Amino acid sequence: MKTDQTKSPAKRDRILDAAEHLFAERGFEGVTLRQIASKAGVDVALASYHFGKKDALFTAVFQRRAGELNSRRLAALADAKRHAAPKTVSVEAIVSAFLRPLEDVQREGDSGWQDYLALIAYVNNHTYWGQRLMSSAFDQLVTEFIDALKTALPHAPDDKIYWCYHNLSGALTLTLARTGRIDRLSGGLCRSDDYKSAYDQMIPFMAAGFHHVCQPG
Amino acid sequence: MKTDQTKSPAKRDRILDAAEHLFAERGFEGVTLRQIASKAGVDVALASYHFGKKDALFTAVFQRRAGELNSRRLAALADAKRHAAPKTVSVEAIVSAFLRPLEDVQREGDSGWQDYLALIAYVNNHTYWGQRLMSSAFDQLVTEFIDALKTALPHAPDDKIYWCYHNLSGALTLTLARTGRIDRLSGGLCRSDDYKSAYDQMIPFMAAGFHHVCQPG
DNA sequence: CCTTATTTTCAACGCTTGTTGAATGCTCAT
DNA sequence: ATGAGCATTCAACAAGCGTTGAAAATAAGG
Repeated sequence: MKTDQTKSPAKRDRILDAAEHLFAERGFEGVTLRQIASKAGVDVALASYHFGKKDALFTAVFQRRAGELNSRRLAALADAKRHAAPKTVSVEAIVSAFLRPLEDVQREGDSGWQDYLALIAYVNNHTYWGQRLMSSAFDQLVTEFIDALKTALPHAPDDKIYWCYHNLSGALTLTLARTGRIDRLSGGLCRSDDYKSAYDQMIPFMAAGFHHVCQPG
Repeated sequence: MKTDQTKSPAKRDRILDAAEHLFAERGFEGVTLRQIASKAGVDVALASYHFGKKDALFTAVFQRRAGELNSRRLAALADAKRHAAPKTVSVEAIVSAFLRPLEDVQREGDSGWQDYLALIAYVNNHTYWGQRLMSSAFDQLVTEFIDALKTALPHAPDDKIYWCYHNLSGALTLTLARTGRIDRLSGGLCRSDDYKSAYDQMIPFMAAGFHHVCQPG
């Protein structure tokens, strides 16, 4: 039988979906293989058969959607550059290209994307093993965006660019985690799952921060 | 014997310290009571004797330093208000009062505070059970700061204030987590444990974001 | 010093965990 | 239709988990 994924009788994918949801909600050690198998409607041993150790299953979940996400964000950045040409692309357009593809995949309804983005938040907040995953999946993309930011802010020293990106990344991570905290603090006025509002204000907020911190003089 | 904490022969506190460090590094389910007891140089059963269930130990760790942290931040806010009087306190001063006490406790050298702040980051990124802890420990304080922000930005609608605070909270959370990601992305130019630099640029960055998003018209 | 109360250890429990090897079911080319 | 190869289940394992009750050590009070 062929080893490509078009054939696999969907159980393998159901395991990935179930793992994606549970890992995002409760973390790596907070979920058992039996819970994943149960949610997928599958025997426990099947997860080990397809993915080997538990770590490998987690890695497979994490990398499954990374490629498509990177493609979308790169395309958005390329669009922004083309649209701005021959002028250089603005900070706001770069930030928008970084964030809007996330909103897009969420709006497409597939709840797997919601889980996946929450999983990114989970991984990004972890020390070393989390950073290994983050780097392998996203460093190349992030470097491209940071290069674009350096071009858009030619007077800014590099360390300021990185710290500003750090702020952007942190705010985004908390958004992706959908913790419900803003719901409680605001008494229901704002909702964690209202992505549109989150990005609508995050983009100008971050652009203003970049400009203010990186302004010359 | 009295039940107040002045007496306890230090083993109870060593358990809290060890738990603080390990929970912050690996999360609730990522740590076993045996690892905590081993790090504290104590028998496993002692943790259960002092704190009951594992959840209760976690809660005890989380709430141990919350009071002092809140006091320091409230004092900083009161200082800022007094210093600005009779004018209203600026957004930048409010953000500074929110962040600088964190820098202070970290600089005092006690590595327990480093662990504790990383633990806050861990809890803040978790859904419901994490939010119950966050609310019980910090909602009152955060509400005070948000009220101050509303006063400083009288033209801003409340939802914009909350979303801006969400950005601030997210960036701060990633800073407290000290993931090492900015180190790698910047090739060592920026360091996760360089709190001073983090806050030095975060404060003006956030103030600019608040003003830009909340400006009238 | 004896008694009492608290702290700490010891030993063990019942249960769940990740993982594995053998057994069964299924698909499909020949 | 038969046999090979992959997918799936079954049953079980050794190890580690949180928790507990009873024993031992320590501290306090009279």
